[in-house]
Amino acid sequence: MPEGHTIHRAARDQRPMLVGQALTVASPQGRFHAGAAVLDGQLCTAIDAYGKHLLYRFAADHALHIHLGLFGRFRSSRLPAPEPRGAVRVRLMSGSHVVDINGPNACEVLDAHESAALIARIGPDVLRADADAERAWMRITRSRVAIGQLLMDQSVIAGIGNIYRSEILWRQRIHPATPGTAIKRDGFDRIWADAVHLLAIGVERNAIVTVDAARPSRSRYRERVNIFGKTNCPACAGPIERFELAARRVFACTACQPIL
DNA sequence: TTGATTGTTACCGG
DNA sequence: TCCGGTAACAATCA
Repeated sequence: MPEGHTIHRAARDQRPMLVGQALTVASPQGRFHAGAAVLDGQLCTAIDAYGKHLLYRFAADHALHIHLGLFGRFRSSRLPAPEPRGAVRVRLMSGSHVVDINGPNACEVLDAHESAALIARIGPDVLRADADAERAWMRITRSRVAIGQLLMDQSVIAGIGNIYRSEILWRQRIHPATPGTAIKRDGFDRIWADAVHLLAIGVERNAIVTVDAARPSRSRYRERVNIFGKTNCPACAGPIERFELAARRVFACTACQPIL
């Protein structure tokens, strides 16, 4: 693919499909590990993740921006490349593998200014070494919005999704309906630290695992979370309440997670 | 065929 | 300005 990217038309609609070169490993939350890609003849110099947003950086200050959204998927296979399945928006190829990106929420080439604007509107990413937790704390402690909703706001804190928010708040014994203003500094610190801990496990295992004692690959998905989708609390055996927050279902144990 | 879903953004009204 | 509510969009599977 030395000639760089080629614009195609995806099978099901008029969105452009890019073809480049890459060596890639998918992981949860849309994060990507190291790779190499070519766009317009330019070599990819880095793949950065900011929360759930991915930036494939190229020379000439351009970046391919990918956000998988709720339905986007990476599909990796060995060469020879199979026929694209479904709505493939990007096809990345190496000498031995092909990675198709299906149905991403965002799929666009950004210039330096646009990339900077994107990063600026995303809150501190718990998995980034340069994350500024104080930014998240200031937003939370000044807001009367429920903590379960604030954790879903990617401009407040980036990286946590719908499953992780229920799991983190249960692990830290904080009810999702607790207003941000009622969260103490210690509570915030524990939320942040647990998010760092759990998301790092997610990257390592390529799965959402929030049960401390979860056995490796053998364990089934249901056994990897404490509370999400469950009816009884694994700690006290009491009933789990389920309600909507930020238009998504959230789970909590009223006994273990008192509302402050 | 229907409904649900590991997500985000835009827009409107209070 | 903040906040809640709604809709739109996306792909796949049970």
